[in-house]
Amino acid sequence: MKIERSKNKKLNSPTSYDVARKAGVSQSAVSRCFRPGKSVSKKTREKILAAAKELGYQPNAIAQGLITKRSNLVAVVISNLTNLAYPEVLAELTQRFSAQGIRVLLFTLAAESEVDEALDQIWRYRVDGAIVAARLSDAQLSEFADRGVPIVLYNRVGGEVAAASVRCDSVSGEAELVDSMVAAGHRHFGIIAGPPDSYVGQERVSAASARLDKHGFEAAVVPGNFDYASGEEGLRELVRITAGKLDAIICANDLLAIGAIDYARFELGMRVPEDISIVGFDGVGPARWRGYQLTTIRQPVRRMTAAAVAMLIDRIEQADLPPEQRVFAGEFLAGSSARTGG
Amino acid sequence: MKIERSKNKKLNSPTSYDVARKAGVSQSAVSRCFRPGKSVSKKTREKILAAAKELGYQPNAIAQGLITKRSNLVAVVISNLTNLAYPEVLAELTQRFSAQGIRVLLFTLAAESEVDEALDQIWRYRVDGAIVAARLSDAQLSEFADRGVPIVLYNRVGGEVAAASVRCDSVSGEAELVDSMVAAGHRHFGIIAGPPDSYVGQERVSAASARLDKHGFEAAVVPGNFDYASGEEGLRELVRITAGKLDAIICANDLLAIGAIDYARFELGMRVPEDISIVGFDGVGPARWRGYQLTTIRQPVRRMTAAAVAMLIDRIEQADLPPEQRVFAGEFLAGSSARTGG
DNA sequence: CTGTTAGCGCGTTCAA
DNA sequence: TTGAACGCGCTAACAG
Repeated sequence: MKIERSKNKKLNSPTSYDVARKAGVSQSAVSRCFRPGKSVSKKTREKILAAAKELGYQPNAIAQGLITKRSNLVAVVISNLTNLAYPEVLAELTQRFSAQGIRVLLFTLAAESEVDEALDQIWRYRVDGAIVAARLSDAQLSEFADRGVPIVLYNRVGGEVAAASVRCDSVSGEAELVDSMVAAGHRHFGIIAGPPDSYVGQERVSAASARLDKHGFEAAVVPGNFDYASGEEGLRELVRITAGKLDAIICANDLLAIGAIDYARFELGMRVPEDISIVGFDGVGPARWRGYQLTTIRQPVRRMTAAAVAMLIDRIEQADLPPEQRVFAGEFLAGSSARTGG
Repeated sequence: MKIERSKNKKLNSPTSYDVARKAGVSQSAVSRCFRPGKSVSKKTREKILAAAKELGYQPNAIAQGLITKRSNLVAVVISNLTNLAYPEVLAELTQRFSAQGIRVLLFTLAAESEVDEALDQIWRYRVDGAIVAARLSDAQLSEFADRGVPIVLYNRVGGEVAAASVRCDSVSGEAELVDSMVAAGHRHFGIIAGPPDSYVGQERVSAASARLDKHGFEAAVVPGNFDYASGEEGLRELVRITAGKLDAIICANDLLAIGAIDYARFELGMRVPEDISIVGFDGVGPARWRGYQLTTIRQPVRRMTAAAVAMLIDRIEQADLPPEQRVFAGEFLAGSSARTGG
């Protein structure tokens, strides 16, 4: 029972009425003065701005949102921020939105099950749109459509329900990696997969498998969790189930690859890439460190985030745009963690 | 000139009136039904909830905020998200706030100069409070006080203007690192600093210098930028200005230390820690990778974020709490990138 | 417990 | 160009 309500100083934050009184004009004049493209005479504008500055007045974005039905808020939903690939994405997104006068309401999920809770809040805040890098069910996806909230998926795609999306091409990326390893003479492949609930993880693994199949090879696949530790465990497991008969490891992301490299070097006493080739995916910062020089596919994060932001804003301004899907080719980073050829 | 305004579907999102009509009750009954601790009879509650579910009604948080003066929004300002230490902090913060029914408005700064722009938006959105991991001038800090917006600094402190803050103890951390290296017999120290505008960077460097001084040693100091590349450059520069006479490097953060280790190994052909000891600060993920096993101080991120969230919420609920400063001791990770003793 | 009423701060008609 | 009046969706007295 909260008996005493705190008296919040915010209560006193100046309103457009305060400014109007001080400037000797009407409240609506103040409103127009702070709204682009509205007609106010130079003289009154000056009076108003002076009064506003003196009072430290800033238009109340909450009240604006209530009346204009534009909160200038977008939700960004990211399932696991600790994935090394996401901080850069998030920073790019917020800065790009910010440049467009849009603020980011951040939702990070510790578990995929929290997505419903996040959606609830998203509806409540009447965000203008959402960028989602988390798994969404068809029902959840259609709720966005039903509520008229534009959405752009990031490195995800819709299922039955079509949705706008931006992603990096796993198929061509993995094909490039596989081809260059095959060309270099590798014959015994292993794959360390991502977590089962990761869309890109699945896609990358199946893309790699398919490409290997095309060359007439088959790979042993072990599960992983997109982190360093499961890269180590993955390689250990692969060595076990193949009785050591391996010369090329394809990892669903860079972190797995780094874990695998370290395990190969420090536990198995192997040289990378002389004894075993290991490739990743993403092109995160550590992939380029001297100790790893990962052979990998770098996602074009800047272009992808720019596209995501542009697509979302387009859909905010014009409601019924088709669910465009933009697929970006990754950049092959040769690195030196794999022998490549071709 | 925007001639045609888009017709946003959101226009039609159901209001409490819609629910009231459908349930055959008054609008205020609906309001009470969605407000904790308000009395509604079981029967009407059921009617209302049924109607609400059918319409997909969610209370409009924007309108709620307007009237209650509680937006349930807090701003989180982070200057450089790409600093490996922050993603974890951000994820912890948002999840903890979320658990308290509070949403996070994220501001990431590409440059410290953008802080004014961020503050402008913070005022406009009438956030209930802010967590700031960026440099704030005294004027900016007092504006928070003037506007009655509680703030908690993260790994920063106020200057003349006192402010609540949570941080990791650089002094004791660096002392521990220095002492253990001195005990192991190191005599020629170098320091790779953080960027000049980083508070923790400065603090760590001066703490290390002071402790070395106490032991009768002096260190060569070179500037750095908290990233891998400047760790490499820093070590190169240190070697140059000391003519190679170095056996211990203290880095202002882990990333610098990792860059220095790689440079020592791959460019200088030195063994770490046999030929040179290198220590960092933060305890980020890669610090524990097999290839580095950094000797460092791990920030207790979970406890620090928990404290920051608790302190902010306390100050939201009770306005004029004193500007408490909580300093957390870091955990010494022995690692194996430095010879330690004592 | 319930409905009525009066705003929260602002944007936007509409006359003047 | 300006001001008066209204309403966005909701909460919080208040009377019943």
